[in-house]
Formats: sequence, C-alpha cells, structure tokens
Amino acid sequence: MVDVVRRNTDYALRLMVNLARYHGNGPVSTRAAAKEEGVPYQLACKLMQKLHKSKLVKSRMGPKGGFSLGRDPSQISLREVVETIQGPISINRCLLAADACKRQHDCGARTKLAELQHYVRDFLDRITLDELLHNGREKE
Amino acid sequence: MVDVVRRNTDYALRLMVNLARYHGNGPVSTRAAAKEEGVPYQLACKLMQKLHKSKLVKSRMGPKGGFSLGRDPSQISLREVVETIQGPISINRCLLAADACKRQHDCGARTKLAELQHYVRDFLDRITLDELLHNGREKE
DNA sequence: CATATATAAGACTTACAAAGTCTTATATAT
DNA sequence: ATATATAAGACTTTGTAAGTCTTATATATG
Repeated sequence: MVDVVRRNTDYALRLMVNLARYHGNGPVSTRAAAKEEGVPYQLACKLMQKLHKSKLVKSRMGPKGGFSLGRDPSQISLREVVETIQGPISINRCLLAADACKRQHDCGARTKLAELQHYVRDFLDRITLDELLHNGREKE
Repeated sequence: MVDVVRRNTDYALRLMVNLARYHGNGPVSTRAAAKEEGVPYQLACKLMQKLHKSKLVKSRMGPKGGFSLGRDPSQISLREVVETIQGPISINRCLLAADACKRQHDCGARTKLAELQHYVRDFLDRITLDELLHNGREKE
C-alpha cells in the first residue's frame, strides 16, 4: 500500500494548521505545536526546517521565539505543504520527466495517468490552510 | 517522492496489456510477455501469480501453456490490476479504516482527502485494458 | 513413458527510502 | 550570564519494495 500523503507530510500539515490557528498572535514554539498535534518533537523540528526553507513559515530564534506562517492561511495551499515535504506528486514515475520511459510512444496508459495527475495536483492546489482550519472546528 | 502506481504495478499493467493484445489466440507464456514488455522474467512470474490468485488471468501449465485473460479486456479495469498488485489506493492512511485516527473528529483535511480518494478510485475504475491497448496503438 | 516446457509457491536477499534520534552550533529575551 | 528557542546535519532504525533463487508440479509431444 502506498499513501499519496505520507506520515511526515501528515505531521507537517497538522503543524501548519496549528500555526494557522494561532496566526496573528506571535510565533508558536515547535515544542508547543508538536505537543498539541501529537507529532514527535524532533521530527517536528526537521519538518519546520523544511517548511522554513521553502518560505512557508518565518522563524524567530530565542525565548518567546518560534515559527509563524509566512503568509495568510488563505494564501497557503495544501499542495505547497505536501510538495515541500515529499516532493512532486506523481501518479507514475514515467510522468515526472519527458524522457523517463522509452515506451511512452505506444503507451496507452500515459495520457490517462497524466490526466489524473493533473486533476490531483489541481485539487490540492485549491485547498487552503484556512479551509482546513474552519472545516475542522466548524462544530464548536 | 511517492508514486501512486509503483514499479511492479506498472510492470503488471504492461503484462496485462500484452495479454490483451493476444487475447483469443491461446495462452501467452510469461517468458514471452516479459521479454516483449521489458519486465524482468522472475518478477513477471510473481506478478502473474498474484494476478492469477485474483482471477484476472487463467493459467495453463506445460508446454504451449501460459496465461490468458480471465475476462474480456473491456471488462478489466485499471484499478483492479493496480489494487491486485499493491493493495487499496489510499490518499492518507487515516482513510483506510474508520478508526485509524483519533483526531478525525476535528480534522478539516479528512473530508477533502476522502473526496479526492473517491475520485481517483473512480477514475481508475473507468479505464479498461482494451482502452489502454487501443489508445497506445492508435497511430499504426 | 521420457522429456522438455511451462506454471506454482514461497523462502531468501538486496537495496532504498522513510521515520526517528542525537549532537553541536547559534541567536535572543530577560 | 543564562535559559530558551531555532539551525543544521549526521546518524540509526525500520519497513517495504524489488529482485533472486530453489524446489515442486502439471502437461504437450515425440
């Protein structure tokens, strides 16, 4: 079995939604976010580093420091987070490079799978952090 | 990077399309199909065994033996082949069991990802082996 | 009936990548 | 000065996909 969204990506998503929840109230420490979201602390550190490199979060060092979202939660898509952590979303490896497969010329699957890949990417593009946040806390 | 369709699944798909190509002309030996589709022979054997267990192909032992499709190519979907080889298609492991995640009650991602998973499965349900075959050989 | 050709089954090994841990360095609020 | 936080990356563990090997069994055909 293969998950399109891996465990670490799931963790990163939770952390990002956590930051979204406290957006505007100053930085959130990794320790706090990790604890609240049930993510192993050391892993959370590494994930935050990746998210920082891709500018999805800003950091402030020192006490009272932590991470905060780089943009408004309505401007960060699920796909950005996913691809930051686990790389480009792929249906089949033959779709990641134009010349990845020499059989592609008489391959009936390629076109179909490319179509699906496009749909999936687009779907995740259209979901934003604030949607996830409001969706989840709707009932309260 | 994660491929929704793994390498072995890709191999199995090629083998199945090969059988579809010769459908009605008696069994195809694994050796022949593997060679024609560029699949390592021993791997092809294991894949054919899985396909046989799930009734997607019929086998005939002995010389002049080999495998043939269990049903007409128009009645075998891409999803059946994929799930026979690599198990259920999953967007996130939290979607595979009703109680896989205790956070699901206030999780905004779950609904969206379930929707996507449903779309992907349905998409692959609607593609059949004979479509793949005709798509690929259209130009000839 | 002997033999060559095919599948059947599963143990075993290898290779790779994800997940998780540990260590050291650096910045800053108080 | 010190405690608290991030920064960075080496390292270990674990899981699983991919690939190989071995032995058994069925059957067409001379």
